[in-house]
Amino acid sequence: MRGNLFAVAVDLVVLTVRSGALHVLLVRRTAPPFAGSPALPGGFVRPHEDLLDAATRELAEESGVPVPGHHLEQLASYAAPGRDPRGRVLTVGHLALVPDLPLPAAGPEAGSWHAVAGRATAEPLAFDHDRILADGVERARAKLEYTTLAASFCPPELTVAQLRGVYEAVWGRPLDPRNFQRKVTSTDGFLVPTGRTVSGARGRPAQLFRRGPATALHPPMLRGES
Amino acid sequence: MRGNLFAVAVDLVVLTVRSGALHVLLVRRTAPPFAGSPALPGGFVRPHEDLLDAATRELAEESGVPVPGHHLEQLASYAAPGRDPRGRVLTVGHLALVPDLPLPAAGPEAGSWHAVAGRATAEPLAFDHDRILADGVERARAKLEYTTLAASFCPPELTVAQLRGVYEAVWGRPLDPRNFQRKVTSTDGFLVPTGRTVSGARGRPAQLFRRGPATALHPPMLRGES
DNA sequence: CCAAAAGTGTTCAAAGTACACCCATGA
DNA sequence: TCATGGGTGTACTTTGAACACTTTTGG
Repeated sequence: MRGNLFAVAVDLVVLTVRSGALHVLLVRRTAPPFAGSPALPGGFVRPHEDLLDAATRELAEESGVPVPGHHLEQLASYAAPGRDPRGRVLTVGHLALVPDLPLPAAGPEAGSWHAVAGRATAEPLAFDHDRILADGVERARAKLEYTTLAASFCPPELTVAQLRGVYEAVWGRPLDPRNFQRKVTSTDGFLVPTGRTVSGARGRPAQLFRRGPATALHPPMLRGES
Repeated sequence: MRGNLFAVAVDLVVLTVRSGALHVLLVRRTAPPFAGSPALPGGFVRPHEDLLDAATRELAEESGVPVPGHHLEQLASYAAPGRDPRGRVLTVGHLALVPDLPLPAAGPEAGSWHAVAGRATAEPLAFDHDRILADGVERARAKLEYTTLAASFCPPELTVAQLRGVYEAVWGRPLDPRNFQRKVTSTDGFLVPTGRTVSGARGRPAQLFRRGPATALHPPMLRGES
């Protein structure tokens, strides 16, 4: 073995869609370094813990998100020398996609939702978290194309319009409601009808669906040029 | 900071195409643990080194691959408790795609090429390297679809047939030579003609191309059902 | 009745598939 | 000249894009 050891942390890019826009869960740091700065939620990996377990634990602690209905995957690792002034710290970024749930107790260390769109002009995040956030958003955008993960942003029962809202928020571009409807309802195993409908503010009531067993999208959902 | 520290390594999934089949570079371990087992090349990250720098260094040491003409990217991190009997070791898997170069000096620690196809029935790799290899191969297969990375498996000057051989080897499926030709030559920036031709064993001489500046493939190369 | 959202049908263009066919070389 | 692989042309099919149109609600 060698003497050059690292502390290992997990950081979370927790994304949701609320009010038609993509939001990320941020906490405010209370201790140095970067005290007072916004940051991605995260923490150190415990002695006998695997990476995904650590990320799951942090997700539950920070956002109150229990197990079902969310998606969590590893993103990438970041270990540039000097990224943490305390010493050599490697962090494994993770990406979580969750429905727009109310956050738990708004204590001083609680997280809150921030629109992703205006991040460029907002207060920079601690460490290299801006980079991790950018990678997470990019990954989410790409995965909507060829997976059914968009449904992870929605509650267990959802309408086609809600799902379309997710795509439009994440991609920042309007989609044709007619073609979108046909696409998702004709993709086998994406949405399964419940038989019930729900009345929105105005207009014809929409069918309620549950998420189907499909995870991949063949053919993919397209977002035009990019 | 915390007391639970990790050793951090990089491991390399170095892939090439030779004799029409996908091959991976493996070394044989000489020291415990897993002495005598085949393993992915890799090593510990040095005190002031970033992850990609460590992977680049290991790639140069193990395969003699100098800088240009290869592709190297981070794959994922693996840190399951107990994956290394010596203690807590996190490894960051990397994926390298290289042309079929002759390997350097075949010393006792030198690497050698092994066909990926028969790995399931072959001697298992050390640690969790079978899993890392599987992830690397899967990533390579996926990336050929929507990037121009297949050219990374070829020498700087290449023919359309060579490039097609890469796709067929990685995907394990024949492609129509006529449609493939049209697809790659009509994708802007994928291949740029040199004007020269090369005479193969038999048949009409093929045009020589160089890699173009394009990195993405719109629309993607399709591999049918999967 | 009217506005608005859900959902269907139809037309057109772009891209993949299949394959007939010609070209240029070595044996 | 023939076999072989390189390269082009073309018909057919599938899929996405655009949009007219019908359905069903609330005001």
